Amino acid sequence: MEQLGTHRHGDRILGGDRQSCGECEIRDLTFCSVLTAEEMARVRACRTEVKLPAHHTIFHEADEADHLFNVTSGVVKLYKLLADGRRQITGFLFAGEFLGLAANRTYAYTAETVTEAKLCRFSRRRLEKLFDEWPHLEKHLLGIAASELIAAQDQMVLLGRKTAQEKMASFILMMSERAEARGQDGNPVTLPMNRADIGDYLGLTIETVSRTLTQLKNKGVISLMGSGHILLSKPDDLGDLAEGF
Amino acid sequence: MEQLGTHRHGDRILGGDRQSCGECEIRDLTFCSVLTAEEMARVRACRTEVKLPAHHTIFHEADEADHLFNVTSGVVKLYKLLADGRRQITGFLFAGEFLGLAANRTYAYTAETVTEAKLCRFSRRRLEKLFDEWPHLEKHLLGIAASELIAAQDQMVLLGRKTAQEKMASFILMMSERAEARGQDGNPVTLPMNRADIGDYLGLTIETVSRTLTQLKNKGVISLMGSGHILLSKPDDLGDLAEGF
DNA sequence: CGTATGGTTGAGTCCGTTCAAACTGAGTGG
DNA sequence: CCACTCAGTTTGAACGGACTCAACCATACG
Repeated sequence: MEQLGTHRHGDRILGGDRQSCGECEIRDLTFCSVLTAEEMARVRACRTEVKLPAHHTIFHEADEADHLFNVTSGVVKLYKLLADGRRQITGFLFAGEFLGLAANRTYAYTAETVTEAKLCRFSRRRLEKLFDEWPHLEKHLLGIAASELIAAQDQMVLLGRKTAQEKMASFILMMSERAEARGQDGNPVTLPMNRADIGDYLGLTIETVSRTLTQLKNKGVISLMGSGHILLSKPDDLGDLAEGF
Repeated sequence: MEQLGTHRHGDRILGGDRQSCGECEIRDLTFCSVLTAEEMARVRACRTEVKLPAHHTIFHEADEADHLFNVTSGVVKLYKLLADGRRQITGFLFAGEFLGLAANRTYAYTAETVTEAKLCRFSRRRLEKLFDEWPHLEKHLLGIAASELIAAQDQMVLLGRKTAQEKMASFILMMSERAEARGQDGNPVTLPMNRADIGDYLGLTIETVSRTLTQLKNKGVISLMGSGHILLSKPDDLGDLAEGF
């Protein structure tokens, strides 16, 4: 299934290559799913595949927004910083997800790998030309942006109005649902990011994240299985906790 | 300037009419600004102008998303509720701004007027057909969505990582900047919403909003001028407070 | 084994909340 | 004109959930 006459795969750190796409296993998860074979060929021409180690910055806030990216494997986080170093993670991105949309010429946030990750990097200038030619692709992008806006509003509810326990329960459930949405196992769920990242995503400190997980464990709704794996023992109860019941 | 051979203007509460557009004073602020005269004519055909009193619900979360709207005057708020009534306002919309983008068939949030407001209501089905015909309009919409995403991320930073004072200072400055962006006076700034709305937007209680305003007043960076008018006595100091200096 | 890193647990503090009361101003009616 | 109401706002006092600071524990690694 993953072999199509070639066995090449980009393994160089920080290197780029032009192979694959035909053997892309997550094509259905990306905007490439709406492209025909001929369109794919032209998209591939403005594409470079990059492989990055964990905890590596992809771009910084205020950098020139020269590229757009698809995550093809691994996990990426987006964040903004305040002057004194306080950090808010605005999203985690998994295989198939898209990043780089910018309103101005510059990125509005920093993007950094959480795990080792592979990304398709596109020239923004060249890809935008293709958007102009293919309205169906732009329409698809608009759909993605609309979904992200809805998700952002949910996150505002979480940050502004939920308690630590509700935040944590919501987070675990969301990670579980997203894993299932991309065809992976949602229970037990894998949390590839560390406590600091979870805290900065939920508007909590490391200690509160840790304590809240212990509370949920003591309530019997989850089990901590080590190295970022969590078993949802009572998913329905976890859902109730997430919504404040 | 506002007269173009007709003196009609829709003043019926809850009523709709098909006039104007030609005399629309805020056309430059809306997506209509990218339309030609012929395109405008077709957009007008799927448009109804509605005038609503203050504190009137435009649509509810989970309603069928049959319409899209442009705010032509007044102020609108968007919010989501938790099961027990906790509320998070995700945005305030002013003249020229657009609402109704939905990922599914249903709205993801409730929209309600803050002040008396006029809106252009479009049939979603018919307007989306025009999107398909006019890629430049869809492109413009994508730009709007991208800007809103950036704004949503800023709001996440505010909700997750800022103190009450930083939240309040950021809010006043944002309201001031947005007033200027639509050609109104940014200082003194008008806050048409009440304390409860400000609190539910910033993730604070009414009391904290009130106390924080008093603190800012005592610091001498703002003056409360009554009925929602605030004078920014030291805008730069207010900016410093907003960013945590 | 020693060290480093990430995670957990504990004790005390503080910011924002909660609950309560007083104040303000606009509208209403005697 | 003033008394009254009522919603919105401000202020006060006490509380509490999450934070801060600190110590301890677990796992990985040289």
